Amino acid sequence: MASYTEILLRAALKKHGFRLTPQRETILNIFQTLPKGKHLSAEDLYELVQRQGEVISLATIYRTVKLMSQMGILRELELAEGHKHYEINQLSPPHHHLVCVRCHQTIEFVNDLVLEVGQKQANSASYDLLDCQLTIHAICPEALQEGWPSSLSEDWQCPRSGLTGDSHH
Amino acid sequence: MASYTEILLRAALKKHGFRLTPQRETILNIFQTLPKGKHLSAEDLYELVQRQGEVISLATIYRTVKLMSQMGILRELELAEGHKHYEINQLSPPHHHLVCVRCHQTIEFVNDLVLEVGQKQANSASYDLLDCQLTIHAICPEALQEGWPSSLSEDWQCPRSGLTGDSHH
DNA sequence: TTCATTGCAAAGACTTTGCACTTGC
DNA sequence: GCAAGTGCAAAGTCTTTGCAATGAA
Repeated sequence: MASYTEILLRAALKKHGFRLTPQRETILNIFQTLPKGKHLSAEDLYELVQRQGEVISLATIYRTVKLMSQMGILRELELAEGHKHYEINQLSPPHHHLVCVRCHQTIEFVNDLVLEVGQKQANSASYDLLDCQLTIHAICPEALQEGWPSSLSEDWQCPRSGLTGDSHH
Repeated sequence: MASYTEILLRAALKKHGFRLTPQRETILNIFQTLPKGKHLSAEDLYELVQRQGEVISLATIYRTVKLMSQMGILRELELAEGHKHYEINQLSPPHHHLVCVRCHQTIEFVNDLVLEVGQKQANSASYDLLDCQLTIHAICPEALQEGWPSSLSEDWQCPRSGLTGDSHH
C-alpha cells in the first residue's frame, strides 16, 4: 500500500459504489503531502483546506475522514486530546504512540512485532485487518518530577511541549 | 498490583493529597467486582451505582474515572463506540482489543509481547508506564460477507452482536 | 477548621444529521 | 437522470466546569 493516486482512490471508492469528488481528492491529497508522522484533527484538516484556498464544510470533513477510515485509507487515532486524529494508513510500517497523560506530548515509534501480533490476531478470528495501533499511556519525566498528579492545575506547561508533533491547540 | 483494598486506595490517594470518599470507594468497588474483561462507560457506571441503591452524580463519575485513570488505577479504553470505557488496570497481564469497525463487536486477547514492547519503549524515553493498549481495527467476517462498507446502513445487525462483551446501548 | 470533593445545572467540545441543492457517472 | 455527495444549520452526545454546599482529615 504505497500512495493513493487519483486513479487508485477512484478505484477504491468505486469498488464500494462511492464517488470521486473534488472534496475527497483534496482531503486525500492533504494527508499524502503531510510530513511523516503528523496527524490531523477534523478541525486541523478544515483549516488546512482553507489555507490552500479551498473550502470544504466541516460536515463533509467529518463524513470523509470517517469513510476513509472505514475503508482503511486513513488511520483513526485516539490519543489523549479528547478528539480523534487522522493520518494516512501506511500499513508498512504503522507507527505507534507513547503519550504522556499529563502534557499530551506524543512520541512516535515503529515496532514490527506489533503489526505481527495484530495480523496474527485478526487472522485467527478471520477478521480483515484495517489498522493496528499500540498506544502507551505514561507520564513523562518532566511531569513526574513536577510531582504529578498531585498538582492537577491544567495550566502547567511541560517544558517538553513544542518539541514533538503535538498538533492540538 | 493485585486488588485495591480500601487501605490501598486510601494510601494511593493520600500519596497525592487526595481524599478517600464514599463515592470513590463505591466506584472502585464496582470495577473490582466486574467480570474479567468487562469495561464500563461513564453512563454504564452511573447506572450500575444506582442499581445497587446508591447515587453518584455523573459529574463525579467523570471526575473519578479520570482521576483514577491518571493515577494508573483504571485503564481508559478508546474503542470504537464514540466514548471512553474504563476497566481496572491489571498490569499483569493487560489485554487488548480487536474491534470490528462495522459492528463494534470486540474480541479481547492477551499477548505478553505487547506489554514488553510498551515497557521497553517507555523506559527508553524515561517515561513511567501507566498503561499499554493494542487496538486492532478490522472487519468481522459477517460484515465482510455483507459487502461492507458499500452498505452504510446503520441499522444492519451483525449476527455476531450479543456474543461478546460489548457494553454499549 | 480547612481545603478537597460533591451535586447541580449550565456550558462546552466535538460530531452527526435532516433537508434542499448540487453533481458524478 | 438519478442516486450519491455537499453545505448549512440545528440537534446530539459525551464531557467539563462554576459555584455553593458538604465533609474528610
